[in-house]
Formats: sequence, C-alpha cells, structure tokens
Amino acid sequence: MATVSRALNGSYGVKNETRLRVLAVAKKLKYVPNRIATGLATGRSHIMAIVVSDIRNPFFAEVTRGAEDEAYEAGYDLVLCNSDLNPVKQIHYFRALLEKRVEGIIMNSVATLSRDFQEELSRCGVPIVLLNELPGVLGFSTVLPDNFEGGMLAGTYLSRLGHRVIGHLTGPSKHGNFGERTRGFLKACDAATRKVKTMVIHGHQSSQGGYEMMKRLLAKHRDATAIFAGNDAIAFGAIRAAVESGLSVPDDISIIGFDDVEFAGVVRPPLSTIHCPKYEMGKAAAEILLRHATRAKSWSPEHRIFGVKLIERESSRAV
Amino acid sequence: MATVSRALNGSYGVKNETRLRVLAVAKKLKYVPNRIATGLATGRSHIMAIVVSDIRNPFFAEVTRGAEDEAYEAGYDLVLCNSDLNPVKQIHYFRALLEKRVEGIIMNSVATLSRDFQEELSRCGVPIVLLNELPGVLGFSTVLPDNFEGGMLAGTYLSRLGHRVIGHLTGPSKHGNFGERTRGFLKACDAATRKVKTMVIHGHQSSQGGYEMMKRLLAKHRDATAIFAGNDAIAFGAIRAAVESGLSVPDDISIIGFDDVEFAGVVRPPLSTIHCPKYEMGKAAAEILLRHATRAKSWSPEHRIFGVKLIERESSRAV
DNA sequence: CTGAAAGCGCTAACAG
DNA sequence: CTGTTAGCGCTTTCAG
Repeated sequence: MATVSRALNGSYGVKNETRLRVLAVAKKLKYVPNRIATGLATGRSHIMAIVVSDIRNPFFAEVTRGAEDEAYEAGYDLVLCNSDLNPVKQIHYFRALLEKRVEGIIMNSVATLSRDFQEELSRCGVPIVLLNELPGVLGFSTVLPDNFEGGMLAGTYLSRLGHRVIGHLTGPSKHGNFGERTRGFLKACDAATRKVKTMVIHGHQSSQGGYEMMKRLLAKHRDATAIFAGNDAIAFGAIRAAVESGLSVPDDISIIGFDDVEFAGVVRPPLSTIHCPKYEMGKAAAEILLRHATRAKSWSPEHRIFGVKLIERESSRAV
Repeated sequence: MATVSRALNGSYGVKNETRLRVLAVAKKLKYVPNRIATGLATGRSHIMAIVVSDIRNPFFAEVTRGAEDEAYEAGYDLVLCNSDLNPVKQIHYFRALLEKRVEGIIMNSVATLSRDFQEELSRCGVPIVLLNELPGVLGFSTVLPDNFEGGMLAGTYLSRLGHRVIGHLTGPSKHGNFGERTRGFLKACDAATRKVKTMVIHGHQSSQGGYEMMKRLLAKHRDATAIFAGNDAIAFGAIRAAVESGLSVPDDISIIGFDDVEFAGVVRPPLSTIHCPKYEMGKAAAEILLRHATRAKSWSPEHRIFGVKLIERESSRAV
C-alpha cells in the first residue's frame, strides 16, 4: 500500500519501473484516489472559501474570479458563500467551513458581526483575509484598495476641474472602506487652491441608496456642481436621481464613482471613477491564505494595499 | 464514542438526559466535528460543484447564486470552478471534483469536449446537470430556458412591429442554446402575416462578437430595420456597432437581445430582451442534484424547461 | 439505551 | 527501495 501511495504521489523512494507499473494498473482499474481519505490522514482539506455578500455584485464576481484562479493554480478548491451580510448566515457558514476544515477564508466584511464573534473568528485557527477595513486591530489579514489615495484623487480631480461645491454620497463611515475614502476626499478639498465647500451624506451603499442620498442633497444644496460617490453603485443611483430632477450629467453636474465595475464603462454617460484592481485583490487574498495555510498556526496577519487610479470618462467635466 | 456520535447527530436511541450532557461537554470543550472524517465514514461529502465559463459573466453569477442558495438550504457547500470553456481546465476540474467525491456537478456546457470525454462524464457516477442543450442524448440532466419559445417571441414581436428585414446575430448553431433560438425565430418570421426577410449571421457569443457581426451585417444589408441577438452580450456589441455607423437605436434600427442580464435595464437605451429565469434555473439545477445525490446511483436524467418572456424596453419600436 | 469494535481509504513512520 | 503497521475522527453494526 505504501509503495502505491508513494508512486501515485510522485514521492521519493520508488524505483521508476515500479512506479510505472503502479500507474499502469491504476489506470487499468480506473482508480480514482479518494481525497477525503487523504484529507483525514494528512489533516489538510485543500479547500478554501470566500464569503461575499452576493456574487451577483460584479465587484465580488471579479474578486472571486481572481481568488479562484489563484486557488486553481495551487490545486485548491474554492467554496463560494453568499452571506447577504446577514449575521446568522455568516455565522452558519463560518461554523460549517470550520467543520469542513477549510484552510483559509476570504471575507468581504465582518463589520455586521458582534465584536465577540469577530474575536472568535480571529482566533479560530484558520487564516482569514478581509476585503475591508476593521477599526480595532484583530488578527485578520487584509487586502484593500488604497481608499485614502482614491478619495484624494477624486477630490483633487473635481476641485481642479473648478468645482467649488461638491457633495459626497457614501455608505456608513464607521466600517468598510468608506471612511478612508471620505477622509482622503476631504483632505484633498481642504488642500485645494481655491476654497471648496463640501457636504457629506451617509446612506446605503447601493444604487437605491445613492438615489435617495442624491435626492436629499438636491433638496438642500441645489448649488452643488459635482458629486463624489463612495462607490459606483451609489453613483449610478445618483445619476438616476439627477436626471430625474432635470439635471444633465455632466453638463449641470459632474459625478464620479469608486471601484470601476464593468457597468461603469457601459452606462450612459460612461462613469468617471476610481479604478480599483479587484481581480488582483482576490488573487492576492488567496495567495496570502495559501502561504499561511502551509505555515501551520505560525503565521501572522498580512496587509496589502493596492494602488488605485482615476478613470476619466464622460460623467465629469470642467465647470 | 457511539453515544456521543448519536447525541451530536440527534439520532434516535439516546436518553434525553445523556444527550444534554454530551452537548454540554462538547460546548465546554469547544468541540468542532470533523466533517472530513464524517465524509470518510459515510461516503458522502456534502459538497457540490458548479463549473461555469466565468463567474464575472452576470448570467452565470445569477445562476450560481440560485444554486448556492439551494445548496445552503440543504447543508451543502458549493465549489466554484471557472473553466473559460477551456477543455484542459474542464477535464482537470472534473477529475479533481471526482476525487473530492462531490455529489453533483452543474456545468454550463460540455460542448467543447470530445465526444469520448462527454461519455466518460455521463457515466462517471456523479449526477451532472447541464445548462445548455446537447445534440446527442447522453445521460445528463438539463435545465434550460425555453429557447425555441424565446426565439418565437422575438420573431413575432419584431414582425408585428412592422419590421420586414430582420438580422439575427448569434453564436455557433450546433451547440449550446443558440440553435433553438434561431429555429424559433425563423419559424415566427415565416408565420408572419407579411413576408419577412431574414438573414442569420454566426459569430462569437460575446459583445465583441456582436460588434463584428453587426458590422458585417451592415456592410451587406443596410436595409435591415431590426436585429434579434442570440444573447444580450451580442446585443450590446451590436448597439455599439450600430451607433458607430451613425444609426440611432431604436429610431433607425431596433435591437432585441436574450437573457435579460442586469445590464440590460441600465444601458442606454435600455435593451428589449427575452427574459430568462437565471436564478430559478440555478436553483432547479441544484435541486435536481440534491435529489439524485440521495438516490445513490439509481437516478435517471431529468429535464426542466423554464418559461421565458418578452421584456419590452427602449431599444425597439415600430417601424 | 449504551458501549465495544470494526472499518471508511489514505499517509507516515518504521522495519526490513 | 518496498512492505508492515498504526492511526486520522467519525459512523455503524452488533452485543450487552
């Protein structure tokens, strides 16, 4: 048995002739190794998981593709979980994944979980990488776009275009990637050569949320000539609201988003936005997991920040 | 040990008091069951897989979400594989999945594989459900939109709008879902009260392919006033080509797609299309797998066809 | 209702 | 270089 195992796995210490014979017989018998037995014996599952809120969100689809490509290369399987950011589902997934002995988990966010559970997660033994920022420092690895820089880019760009009254529509500031984007944006506006008036509005980080925030903004600040949206979804909603209010984008008001989802280049008008390397981020997240998985228990959290860049399309122009 | 196992699994034949005691101790010890050992003992992995060409394709993202929801309900994990329709990757995934003892596989297509390998697949012992049509009858289950009906709908709709010269841009006719769509379309045009001239052009089933097919069509048949695209991606490319050629959609030319991906409602102009219930199809595919997984080896292929419907938006109008 | 024992298919010492 | 022997952690007869 041992020899067969070694032959099949290409381990050292098998005469070449024997190996060939084993392989031949295995083939004739249509032998299919049972990886779940291998897993029991070795204590490794060769499985990793990604928990996103919804794979239908193109942002996550892109990240997931990056992660899967990396996993595939390494001979790992990727299990996909859609949490809808629902704490109950998240906890359920987490337990199931631990029981299945996955070797690593990529999570889009743990912000909706209790602090207690976050700590349980960070100490559970399997490496976890987060795709957003967490206020306190728990032992998670993170893979992020350079949110602050992206915010700066947006602020600088719009103020250079001559905008003097700029609205910022964004998601909850405390968690996720939004806070830093806002900080970068405000910093850039502060640093502008000519005074820029800013107002930031918080809401839901969706197209619908963007629509509502825009309506709210327009009700009070009809003088705004530009909008920086915390992500592209918000931007799409904002455009819809603007158009509905009789404003032309970009003639009456410029709008810029964040993420550069595929949609962005296709809608009318094509959306100016801050590009964030989603595929690469997914790939990097899987890479970290892979590295940690082999260093049983002796890894320490890693953090990677990805550069972003301004994509100028047609939803923004000089005032 | 046996009693603990029974207690933990809620099996019959454990005094309630004992069960409670076991549960309490398990909790105190932070016991985490090892599902890979369970798998070895029971011969079941509680894992299923979906192999799509690319999860970034919104069509597959939607199907996958449906499948995952169904799997989640049943306590199964879903592993995601992106094949790019590359035969080498597909075969590799397939072998790996068999070794991992997945209990079922959803595949978007096996059309790019050799007939031999298709047969190997169909006889491998694990249930497989396909999301497209296969010419010869192998033992696969299938979950499909009603392609023929959809083609009819499109043809009837455009001819009723008064179009008399209609182009049909589509993918390869032999495999996949395209053939039936074309047949339905031609049937409807034939049945139109006034004579309709049709020309069908084959190309790649992508936006880029649609762009090229449209250019080709326009070069020869400038008199076309309507286009039926085999899917939405093709339609997007066709719109781009039309606009580039100085045509207005829908004023000069009407365009209708197939699938109703999310994009369709958002682009300018919003795309008229044949809606296909992607989420439900994914869910149904997983459902079939689940049912077959429990009937060890004694299931026979199942086929489900989902109704489609016409979604009238702004890319089409009466001539 | 509970416990003892065998075994799922593989790997990894350890001898030979 | 090859074979023997223990397990990996669970489920499942089979006795008690």
